[in-house]
Amino acid sequence: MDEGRKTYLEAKSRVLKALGHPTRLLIAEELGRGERCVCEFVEMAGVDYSTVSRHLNVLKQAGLVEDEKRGKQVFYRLRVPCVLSFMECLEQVIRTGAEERMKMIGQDQ
Amino acid sequence: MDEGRKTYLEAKSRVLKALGHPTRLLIAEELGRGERCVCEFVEMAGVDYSTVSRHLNVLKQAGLVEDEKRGKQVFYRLRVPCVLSFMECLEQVIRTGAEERMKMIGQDQ
DNA sequence: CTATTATTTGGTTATTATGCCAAATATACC
DNA sequence: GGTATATTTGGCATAATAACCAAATAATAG
Repeated sequence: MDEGRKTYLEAKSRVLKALGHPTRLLIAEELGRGERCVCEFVEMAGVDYSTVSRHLNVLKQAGLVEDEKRGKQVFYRLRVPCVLSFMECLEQVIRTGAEERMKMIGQDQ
Repeated sequence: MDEGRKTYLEAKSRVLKALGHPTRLLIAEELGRGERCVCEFVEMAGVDYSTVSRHLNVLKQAGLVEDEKRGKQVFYRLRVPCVLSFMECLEQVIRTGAEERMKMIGQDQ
């Protein structure tokens, strides 16, 4: 495999990995509806401020969100809205997987 | 947050997480062109058979691939091709991130 | 049945991720 | 300046990942 492809795979998988956590995916989905401050995620996700702050940093490092400080609060925004278009496909993966499991049960074994 | 959404976020993030590794993303991209046997990934990715096998299992558990044994070999296939449609968006995330970094350099700071 | 090839699994180790608490920082308000 | 609020960072404990080697399993060929 050439070096260029390797680097590219690393960059792309880094973005996917950033979205590959329930709390971070929740954050991304919420940001799809508009900007939010950190405190809103703390409430929604039910985890510590410090934890949310670190999740937001992972998303930021991956290039998915940007932040802006206004007054005492920091507001986050989705930087590349197309990531929300993944959802439909993810649902399909999950649905297909569930059907498969049903079939497995149907066939004894 | 209601229990249903939580479960759903977990399921969706599990799929993204499965794709969030360079070797597994390579595998997914290759499978986009057609079925492949394990040995092909071993060669392409330059890692151990055991490592590839475990990566394939992660993809399988996530519902992304299916396998079929034929003779001595095991062939893997993409089960839900839409995941390849992520790539364009991922590239956009990376590109936008790179531009941003260029701007940061432009502005002293 | 034995040897060979392809793949998976068990076991170990090193690295990374996650979450909390406490402390540091930044901003606004009085 | 002093206090309160919002967020980030340092430190730590625990859990999850990733890679390798060696051994187990499965299938074919001889």
